[in-house]
Amino acid sequence: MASTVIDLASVRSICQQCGIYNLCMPIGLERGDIDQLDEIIKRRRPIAKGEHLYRAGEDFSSIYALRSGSVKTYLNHVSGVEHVIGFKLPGDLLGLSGISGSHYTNSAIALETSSVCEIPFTQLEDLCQEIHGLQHHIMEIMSREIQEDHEKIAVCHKLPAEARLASILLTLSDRFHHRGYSATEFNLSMSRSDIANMLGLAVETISRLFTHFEEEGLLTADRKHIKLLDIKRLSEIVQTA
Amino acid sequence: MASTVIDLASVRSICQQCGIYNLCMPIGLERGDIDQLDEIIKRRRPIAKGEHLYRAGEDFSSIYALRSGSVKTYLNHVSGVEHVIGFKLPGDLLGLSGISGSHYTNSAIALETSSVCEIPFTQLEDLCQEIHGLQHHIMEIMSREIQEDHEKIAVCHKLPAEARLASILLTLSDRFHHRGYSATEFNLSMSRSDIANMLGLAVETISRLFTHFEEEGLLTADRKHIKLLDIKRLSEIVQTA
DNA sequence: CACCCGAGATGATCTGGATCAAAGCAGGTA
DNA sequence: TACCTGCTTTGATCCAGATCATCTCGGGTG
Repeated sequence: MASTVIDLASVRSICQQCGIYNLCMPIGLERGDIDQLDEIIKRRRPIAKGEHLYRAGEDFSSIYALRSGSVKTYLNHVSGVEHVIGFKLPGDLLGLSGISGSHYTNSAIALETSSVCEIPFTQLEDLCQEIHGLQHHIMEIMSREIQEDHEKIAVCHKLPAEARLASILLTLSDRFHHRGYSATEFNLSMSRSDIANMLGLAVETISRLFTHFEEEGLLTADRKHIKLLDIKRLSEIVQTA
Repeated sequence: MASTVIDLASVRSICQQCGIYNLCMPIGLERGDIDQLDEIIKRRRPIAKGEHLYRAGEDFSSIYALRSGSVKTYLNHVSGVEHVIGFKLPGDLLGLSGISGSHYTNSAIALETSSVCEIPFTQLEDLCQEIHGLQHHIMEIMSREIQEDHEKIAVCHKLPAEARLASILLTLSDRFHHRGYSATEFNLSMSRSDIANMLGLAVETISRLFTHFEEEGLLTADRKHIKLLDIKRLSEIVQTA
């Protein structure tokens, strides 16, 4: 291969060229502002499947923006049991719950090869004082996380198993769609038992439900590959529950 | 009654005299800064039991700091069923999940006569740009809310009924203690069915568990009045679950 | 290619907590 | 004072989903 000629201008503002930039920082930043943001962000080497991004208890100093891949966050109960909190997709921010105590309060593990941007939090905070709108943006993101968590609490409180699975599938569908992927056809990077754990159900129940949903013509599930065939009926399951 | 002579200096900085000031704004603000904060805060008339502070879907413009009393937050499922998200005590901030969408995403109803400080959010944001530390403080509060929500998700996922009730009682105990009240003796402002809903259980189960806990000598429960007799054993129930 | 191993599916059985049904109780009110 | 009315407790029964036990399958490995 011929040696690459590096165009300095194009090296700048990696953020601006990032496909998911509009997801993690969807604000009208001026060119100069983006450069400032760019400067504090550290790009990390790819994270292999099964590798931890951070673990509960470790010192908090940065939040992470997921660029590609997917990550599972979980809490460790005293008994050693793992409680899955959620699945993060490109554009999502990780580690926000660590701000208050100076330690990460959950653990994040890659479900597949993933890449992240590390954002040193103190520097980000300083930048928030300079760049108009950035402060608001971060608060919005945190607000949305709170909102999503509330919905999770509601789902796992009272909904029957069927509705819980339908609900998580529809949520994922939405999130993929929002990222420009198909809303009806996608690959699950998480295992059945991660899904079960996240929903407070047994793996066997999830397995049976997938079979059941297939029989009903609601979807096809070949290993990790999911096709949603009847989104309308799936939402009805969630709503009438 | 004799007409009251108003001392102007004492009217200023109500925040500083507020008993829970250190809970909602536990930062070293200078006298002038507190005055600024004071100026944007609107004191509301007391909210009667059963009255809504805000409802899901209403326009978001302010967050609220609970000064006294207690408030229940909940989501309305499409089916009309109510999902209790949490109980707020003096010093807690309400409405944070509304920041992102410009609408409140949950509803807040007073469980007893309560009072709140209304904080117009846009003004608060502006102040965050002026007062060093305020921005960080708000982010810390939001971070803590995320963290608490994660714990709620974990609790209602897998823990058996016993552990869930023990867990909420211990959490309340902690929170009362943190506010300077007894950790072992307190009044529940919420009904049994609110507790049940919040924990994803049936009222009958809660009722039976209280009886069971009393028989075991873990606590006494006379109507709303609770005395925790054996906190150590209660935590064991949570941990060994 | 044969082997292995962990994820997933399926079947049989068990059980924690829901649901249904009633009765007890406290606080408000006429 | 007696009577509601809504909360709480208690008891009897039922069932959704857990648990236990196999079995299958696909993907990696020597």
